[in-house]
Amino acid sequence: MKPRVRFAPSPTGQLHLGGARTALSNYLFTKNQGGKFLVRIEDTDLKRSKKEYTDQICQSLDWLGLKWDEELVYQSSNTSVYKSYIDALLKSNKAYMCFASKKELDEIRKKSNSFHYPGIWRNRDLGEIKSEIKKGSPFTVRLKTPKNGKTSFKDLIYGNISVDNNEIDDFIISRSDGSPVYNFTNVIDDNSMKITHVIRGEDHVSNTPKQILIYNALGFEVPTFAHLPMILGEDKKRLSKRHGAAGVNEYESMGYQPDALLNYLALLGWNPGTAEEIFDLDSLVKNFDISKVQKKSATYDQKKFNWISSQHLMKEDSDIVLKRLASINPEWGESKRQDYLIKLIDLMKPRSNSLTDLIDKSQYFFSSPKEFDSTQLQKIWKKDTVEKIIELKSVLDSINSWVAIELESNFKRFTDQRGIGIGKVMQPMRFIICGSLQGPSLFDLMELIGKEESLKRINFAINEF
RNA sequence: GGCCCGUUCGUCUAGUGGUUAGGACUCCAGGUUUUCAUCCUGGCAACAGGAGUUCGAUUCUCCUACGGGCUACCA
Repeated sequence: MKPRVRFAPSPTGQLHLGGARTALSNYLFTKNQGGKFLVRIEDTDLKRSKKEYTDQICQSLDWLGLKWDEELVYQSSNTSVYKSYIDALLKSNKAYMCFASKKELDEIRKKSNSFHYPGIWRNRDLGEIKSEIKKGSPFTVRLKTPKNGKTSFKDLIYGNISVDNNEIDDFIISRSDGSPVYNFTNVIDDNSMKITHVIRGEDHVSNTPKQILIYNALGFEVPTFAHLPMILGEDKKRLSKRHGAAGVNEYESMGYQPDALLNYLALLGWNPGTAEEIFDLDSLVKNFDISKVQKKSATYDQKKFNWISSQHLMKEDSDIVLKRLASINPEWGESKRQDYLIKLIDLMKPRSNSLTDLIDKSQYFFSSPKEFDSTQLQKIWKKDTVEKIIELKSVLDSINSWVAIELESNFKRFTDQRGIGIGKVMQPMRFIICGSLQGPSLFDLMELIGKEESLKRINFAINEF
């Protein structure tokens, strides 16, 4: 049977790295076997859930290229379904009403020094319950959990996990306002969506036995579980907003490409068993094996991610890079023609680790350098530099075919004739053109910006330096 | 407090009852390049600790420490 999996975010914030990794793992697992990937919005917490977050999460999934196969499921539109299952459980005596107030329970907890619900309404007689109902007292619904035995499951990543049933108290499945809780809605929806594999974060391991008890009470078939280790920030704490850019949309605006993020996320806690490290989404799908996922949590490392990102950028077609640049910064490159921009990208993409990095490093393709570092200038601008540059300028002036090879041969001839090292003029010339001492081949650069602009910058330098 | 889970270079990881414990990123040193980046070569750097099993444990078992998760009328 082909798997059906779901990613089930709660719309209480933007899609963050941990969520993206969970979504990705689900996607890879199911697509590797030709299965379906679904998305369910867990918006039962009415106070914290926001439509804008739902939109943002979907937008981020879309950007990442993780397409879901069926319509979005909203838990908020299933309330009557949940209610009917609660009623059924009540009727079959597998759950019961609890009229204890929160305050009352807190006091008991304090006294008994136990965190477990003491079961005070588990076996009340019918009359007592009826009279509370008549009074209209608020109540919660609790699952009548077994007192003996163990609840076990085989996790695809963690292996066998087993908990004594007496560790699980009669937990609430429906609040006093009638709304069902997460553990309950999760089970109902996973069942009705015919989910075969529940793949989620490790923080849900302890919820799983409780959910299995619900599956059992309802007579549902229990799916297979897989729990992914957590992603930690560089301070070893669970990744969160405090760690800077935790939101996927922020990675987008920082100029990272979706495949790069996906690639890095996949490698956090997983490896294909080979030395290969650079993958696009398709090759991740082909290679993914959930049994190779690590049990321990992994720490996010910006440097490694930058490396992955630069590898992707280097390999990416320049016209795709151009499209991405336009999407994060529509004004960029407006003054130039497309073929100019493509050549610029050809030159700069191997030297950048993100799109914004590329933008930042490419100022001098559009306008003369505005600032010249004076210490660098001193280093390369010697007393006799000006006259050399003036001479060279006249050589360049006479070039008709302004292409890199021509420029190079003219430079060479010039320095050979004068018996000087080529660096003597290359360095100052680069500085004149770029305002810095690093960058792509000077000849390519000069070819691209053109004769007129090159000479303009040279003239400026002759007068100013 | 209780329960569950985890622990190999700084980070991501490979690995096996006997290995010089391998790779990648970072960092450092060379080489290539007019410069930068790329690329190439080399280097630094790890089996949490303690018992036990064994001829031999990083690998198996137990304990301790440390880290994480859950223990909500959050998800």
